[in-house]
Amino acid sequence: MEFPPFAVTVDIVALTIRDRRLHVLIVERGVEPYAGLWALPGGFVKPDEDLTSAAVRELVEETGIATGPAHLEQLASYGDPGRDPRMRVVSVAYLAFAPDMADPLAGTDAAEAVWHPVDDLPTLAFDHGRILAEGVERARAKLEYTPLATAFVRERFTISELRLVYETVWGTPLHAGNFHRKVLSVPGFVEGTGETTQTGGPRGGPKAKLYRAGDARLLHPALLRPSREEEIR
Amino acid sequence: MEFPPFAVTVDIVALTIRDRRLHVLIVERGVEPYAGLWALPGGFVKPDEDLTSAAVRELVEETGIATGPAHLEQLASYGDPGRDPRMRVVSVAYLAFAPDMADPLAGTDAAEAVWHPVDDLPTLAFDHGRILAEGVERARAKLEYTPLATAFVRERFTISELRLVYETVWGTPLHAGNFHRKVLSVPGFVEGTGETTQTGGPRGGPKAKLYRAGDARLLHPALLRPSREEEIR
DNA sequence: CCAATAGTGTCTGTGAGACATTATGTT
DNA sequence: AACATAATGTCTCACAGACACTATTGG
Repeated sequence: MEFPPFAVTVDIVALTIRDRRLHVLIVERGVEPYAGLWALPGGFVKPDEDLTSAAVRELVEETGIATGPAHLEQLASYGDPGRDPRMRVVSVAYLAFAPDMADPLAGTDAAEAVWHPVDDLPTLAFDHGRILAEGVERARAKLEYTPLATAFVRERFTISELRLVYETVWGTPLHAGNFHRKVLSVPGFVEGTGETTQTGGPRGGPKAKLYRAGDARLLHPALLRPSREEEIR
Repeated sequence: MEFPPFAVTVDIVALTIRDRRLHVLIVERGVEPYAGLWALPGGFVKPDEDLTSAAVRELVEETGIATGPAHLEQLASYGDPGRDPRMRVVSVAYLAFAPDMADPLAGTDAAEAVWHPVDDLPTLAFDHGRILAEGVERARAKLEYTPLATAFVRERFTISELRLVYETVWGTPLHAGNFHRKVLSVPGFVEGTGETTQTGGPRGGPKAKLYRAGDARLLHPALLRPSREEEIR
């Protein structure tokens, strides 16, 4: 049977939090098209590879990230004719969350790989700007009703560290006291470890209790973002 | 440049409500593989066609549905090796909502096309059972925070008809009085037309006011499903 | 001592849900 | 007359958000 041949790629929107800012992993392209421009990490899916495996492989290959991301999910697919000047390509985009970790290394096909603040990006190759925007919006929404904020912090974390995740991804300051009470009131969101930090904060304050992620898959009740009138109509 | 060639298809989960039950559009396959089995409508994307256009075209071609669906959005992509015995295929699934309308017609490649209740389905070809399940779950979630329930009803509708959409998709009876007050309290969900139905209900009751969809894109506050303890952990 | 932070207490407004009630229609 | 439905009213509980307050740490 005949069919029109497509190239299938995966592109990954990998997010982390550094210095109180949301960062995305981008690579400097080493090959045409768009050589020298920045882009999301990604590449062709191999003939016998499932899509998720391809996303993990490309993330490792292109950026030298040692451990996999804490969370990886499919975002959406992009297949407009002409989005790649070489050929007809359908790209399956993935969204990854990772705790802050060492700088990535450039790998095959990539001249360089860096974590870059999302609010101060260069122009990205292909339609990667749009893919990133949709990834960030998905991340914002997911923090509301899932415990995925814990994918941005280390295995043990304080409530303040968790609050920083929300504040950074949402771009909104949150009330510390109310956030604290709220997080502890959601069943299965976090569970105490009985331990505390070794010292207080860098500028004072008592030692904080340490928590780890609980067993909830959905937050109920959800942590809703402060209302966004603009987005409603 | 060389790349592994893939076939790219679209498959559509088209939902409507008939006889107080959620129905999905399925076609009897006329060609191999799985000839004679039921499947979601869909087919190959053409070389110069964007993905959404392909979904609309296949929906029309395979089922003879005259007017397009009231809502169409991308659902997810499925590309496991071996999901199609013929070749390596990535399928981009779409989710469509339509008001109840005339029976579909079989088209090219499809021996027959019918609306079938989702809770009483035959085995579907490929991985279409899984795709359908994810489509239904997406529809359920979207009813909570978007006004998409209006995509299942005609242009003018009563609050009771809208309630029936929620009850049918969610599979839960809702309190008529509370639902009524809630819908009218959400800004931009529905707007009154000043008209009423010509007669009361088939078994009595006063004439109902007619509404049309408002201009809200998000419902705030949302209409939350009755709590689902099972899904939380 | 002072500033910053962790954590808790209190109050208020909003909204969801249970339930009741009134009015209006059909059989 | 009996019953179903539309639409509104009332009450209670849960919860989000504003704010106050205490305790504990670092500088």
